[in-house]
Amino acid sequence: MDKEKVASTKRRLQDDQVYAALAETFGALADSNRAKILHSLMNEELCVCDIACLIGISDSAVSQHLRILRTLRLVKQRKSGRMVYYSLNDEHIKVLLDVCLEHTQHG
Amino acid sequence: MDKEKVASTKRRLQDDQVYAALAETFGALADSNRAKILHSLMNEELCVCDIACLIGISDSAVSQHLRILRTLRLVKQRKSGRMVYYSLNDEHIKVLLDVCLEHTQHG
DNA sequence: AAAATAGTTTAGTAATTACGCAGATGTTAA
DNA sequence: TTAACATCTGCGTAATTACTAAACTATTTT
Repeated sequence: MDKEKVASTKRRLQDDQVYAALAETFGALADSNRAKILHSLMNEELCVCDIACLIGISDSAVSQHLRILRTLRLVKQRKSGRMVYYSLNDEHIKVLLDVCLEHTQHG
Repeated sequence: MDKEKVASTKRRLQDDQVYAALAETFGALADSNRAKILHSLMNEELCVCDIACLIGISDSAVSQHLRILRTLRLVKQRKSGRMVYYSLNDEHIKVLLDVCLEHTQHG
């Protein structure tokens, strides 16, 4: 074991909570339905029932997915009457999706 | 429900397996110990026991994490005698970590 | 006011996941 | 060969997660 290398790497590491936050955010992306939702929102905002229809799961399930994504600031909502429209929160999300897509489709 | 919007968005969606692959890769990043491992590997390669010592979990657990990361081509290995050195597979990983880090640290 | 609509929340269940432990494989040293 | 070391694999357990169904909130329509 290389004690020197371990020590110098340890110095570069951040607090545990930083990695916990990273993992939590990646976790929000780690579900095919949520990935589909985010990809659907890349061009235009959609309401809950549009998304439910689009990907074929219940309104309830969509709402729960959106709550997870909203909590982590991956999507934002705009309320209008009884409708709630969702859109991507910022450009980070598109980059994450694009880079990961590129990685999975070849490497 | 906006049938037109749903239809046009549906046309832009990819096959289910694309989202499954995305989710699987994000899932590999969705664990704080794996995030820590990947961050540790940003500067230099490390062997299994170095990583185990660094983040404070068993060799066995590290090995299992590395298998997950290797399967999804997030890390690659170099064997030398009985040691196995791991490093990041390509630049995508750094981008994903950096962009996500930026997102979590502010938004 | 009553009914319908859009969305959220809660509860229960089935499936997945991360871990340590124990055992197996493979490599180097005595 | 025997011993020691580095890593990997299989198993059982505890915790997490995603889903449906049902109940609830809030808004609009009749």
